[in-house]
Amino acid sequence: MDKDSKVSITVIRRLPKYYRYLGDLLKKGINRISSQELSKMTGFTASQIRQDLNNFGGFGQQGYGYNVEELHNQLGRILGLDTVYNAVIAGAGNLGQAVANYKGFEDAGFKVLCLFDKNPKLIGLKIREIEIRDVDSLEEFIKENNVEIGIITTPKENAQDIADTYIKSGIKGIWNFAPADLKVPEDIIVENVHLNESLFTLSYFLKNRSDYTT
Amino acid sequence: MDKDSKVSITVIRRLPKYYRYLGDLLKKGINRISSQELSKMTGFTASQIRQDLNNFGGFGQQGYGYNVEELHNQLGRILGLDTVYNAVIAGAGNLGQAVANYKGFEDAGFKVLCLFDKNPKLIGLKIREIEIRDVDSLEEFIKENNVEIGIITTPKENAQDIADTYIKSGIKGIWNFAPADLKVPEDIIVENVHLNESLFTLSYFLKNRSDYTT
DNA sequence: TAGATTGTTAATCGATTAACAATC
DNA sequence: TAGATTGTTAATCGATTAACAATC
Repeated sequence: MDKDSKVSITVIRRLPKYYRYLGDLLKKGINRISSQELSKMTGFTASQIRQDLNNFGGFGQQGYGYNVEELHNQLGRILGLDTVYNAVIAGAGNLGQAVANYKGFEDAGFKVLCLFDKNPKLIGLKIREIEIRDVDSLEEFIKENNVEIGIITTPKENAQDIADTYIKSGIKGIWNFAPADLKVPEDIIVENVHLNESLFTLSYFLKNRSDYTT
Repeated sequence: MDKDSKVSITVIRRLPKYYRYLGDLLKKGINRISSQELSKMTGFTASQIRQDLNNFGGFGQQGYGYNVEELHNQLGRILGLDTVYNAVIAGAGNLGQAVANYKGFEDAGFKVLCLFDKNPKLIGLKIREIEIRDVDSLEEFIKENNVEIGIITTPKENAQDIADTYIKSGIKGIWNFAPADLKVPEDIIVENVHLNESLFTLSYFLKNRSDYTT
């Protein structure tokens, strides 16, 4: 395993892509793949793929390549997709509701137990099976239900407050959709989805398109 | 300007963060900032900030630092936030509706004209002011309304088809939320928001937390 | 065995950081 | 002028690519 090594974030962020392509191959019934073929599919070099995978162990076999199912399983294990965590969402507006409906949670082993909002019009409603409750009961709920993941889909202004409540309540990881940089203790994992930054990047390349295509 | 240079993607992706913090400073009425102060706010080193900015020109002044308003304006210009583009959204489900409601479009100079879906139950509805139409009319709409940005919030299975329609209709950039790697000609800009990859990364760090905190 | 492909070391490339002369 | 801070070059660090011996 990776007891001693600190694998770099750039490697980690490529793993989900490997995992996804291997899942596709698995569905197609293909049970063997070489780094060269994976290279064609993912756009990463074969050398990089072998380097990446060898951070976690030698999953391949010389002269053969990789067994698709085994590598898929190993990556799932490495990514922690086999571990189930309880999650809650703070902010039950459009984005919060969309996230609550997001099918991908199951694949990652996350279970959304409840949404929270301060808008009385929303409190009491259900998104699929998931209830929207008053944000005042957030802390209590987290403590009582063994919640380890907090999702933030509130406006920017409330994001840090919610994060503080999460941390105080014992949450371990935050999936943050608010366009803010949260201040958290260093043992708290924060993963940001900054839509504005993504959109601005798109805008940049549109404006400067000719610089790159000429 | 940056006529000759190809600024690296890692630099570009830091610009929105600078822009955001400068916007905050502007609101607070602060009109002068040094790279060292920006370093404290953003977490990037002062050296890196100066390097980044100097890819686009010398916006600072020795002994003084940077004028907040001017730098904010310059970054806005560099990011193309002053240019207005028309956009459409394909896929009017939860995510599509959330994206349609997303306030950040205005900041980036994007205007969402219409949503498209194939579900008859959705066609005809309005999200705020934005109508949902039949996806069959997508190509025609794009050509008639000078649409340059296509957003994809459909399921994975339909993403490539929509992308193909977009490209055929003359769209220049795609903001893709589907967990798929789109195949597009090289003059088309694609910016991905891969929620599954973000979630898997969060999962990884949760599982391997102790490796990093000890 | 011969061919294929990994795992891994070494070489290269690019990005970050350090340092400091230029200059406001 | 003296102090501050940039713009920019040089040094360092880390990530990617190339190469090839190991081995299935």
